[in-house]
Amino acid sequence: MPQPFNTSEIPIVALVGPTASGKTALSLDLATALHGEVVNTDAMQVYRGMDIGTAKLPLAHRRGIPHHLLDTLDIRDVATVSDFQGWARTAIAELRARAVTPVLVGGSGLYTRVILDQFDFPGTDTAVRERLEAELEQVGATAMNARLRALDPVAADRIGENGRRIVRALEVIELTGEPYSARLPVQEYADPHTVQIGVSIDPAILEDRIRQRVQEMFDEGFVAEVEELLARGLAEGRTARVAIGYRQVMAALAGEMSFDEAQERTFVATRKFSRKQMAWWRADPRITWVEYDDPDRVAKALAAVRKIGQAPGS
RNA sequence: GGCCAGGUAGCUCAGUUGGUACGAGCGACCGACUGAAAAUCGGUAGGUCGGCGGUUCGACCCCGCCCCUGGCCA
Repeated sequence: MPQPFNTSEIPIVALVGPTASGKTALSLDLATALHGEVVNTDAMQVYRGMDIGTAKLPLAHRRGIPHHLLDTLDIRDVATVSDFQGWARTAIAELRARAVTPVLVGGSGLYTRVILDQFDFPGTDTAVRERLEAELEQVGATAMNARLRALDPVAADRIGENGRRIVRALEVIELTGEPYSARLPVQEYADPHTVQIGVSIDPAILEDRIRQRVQEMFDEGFVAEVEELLARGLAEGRTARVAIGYRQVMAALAGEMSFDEAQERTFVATRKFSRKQMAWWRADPRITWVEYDDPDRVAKALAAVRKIGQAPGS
């Protein structure tokens, strides 16, 4: 059986599912059983100091299992999907070279997909990007969409008036000389030894868990964390400052709303986020789902892993 | 007890000299998603316009009474 991409029989295990569904706990169980180490695929947990608000697993609770791609960026740094793809794939390769099973855990559909599936980013150019962004600001999304339509009608239809994505599409066209839509992604693993395990949970139950988690965050000093990060430049970066919870608490600190309201809005935004997350996984037929409270969830997940390869220690 | 303001979509609020509510933002639901993605964009569903009665060809908008909320006065 040809295996063009992988150089390893060691499976890549990815855990997906909405926030507060219990992914983290399950990741520790799987890593333990598979002689694995955890690779974070969460866009916000990469930031140093964003701990309480991102529900980052404290060192003391990691059961001695090494975690990668946590705390790698300063709050002011801008992370990109492309960067993350590179970091994660490098980490995965290193682990497998050491005969360790990579167990990816994270809540971002795009990040996980970009790591697991086949895709090469066409590159970027700061000058082109800045020019297009300036134009977008000046003429608006409708006009920019019309411009994209002239070059790539398919992309223009798909992207609509999402200014941010129009800019990227125009950038790619300018850089590559081919239509953006010619590079549509394929849903196919870059490495055949990949398994996705999804944690499923009833939305009503998840809502309760999110409410409780947000309450705990605020009880445990989330506001103080945000104040500290603000002093270190949280408002200056482009990415970290829009994190759920952080932006609401910043608004409260600025006097735009009460802290009670910030907490409530954090809860609502997190709930909304969890549903948006589900939209990513719902459509992916390759995922093996386990119920969040199934007593056999670890065994079921391990069974799914064994189907696609031998993990050391299993 | 009196005076004033207000009771319109789940929430906050627009709106009409009386002619079938143009509603908006947020939320909800659904979808998109490839270099900011915990971002961004799109679609859909929600209202007997506080209650009862009256005036009118016709009332959410006028009149009366009642209920509720907030404020002021006593």
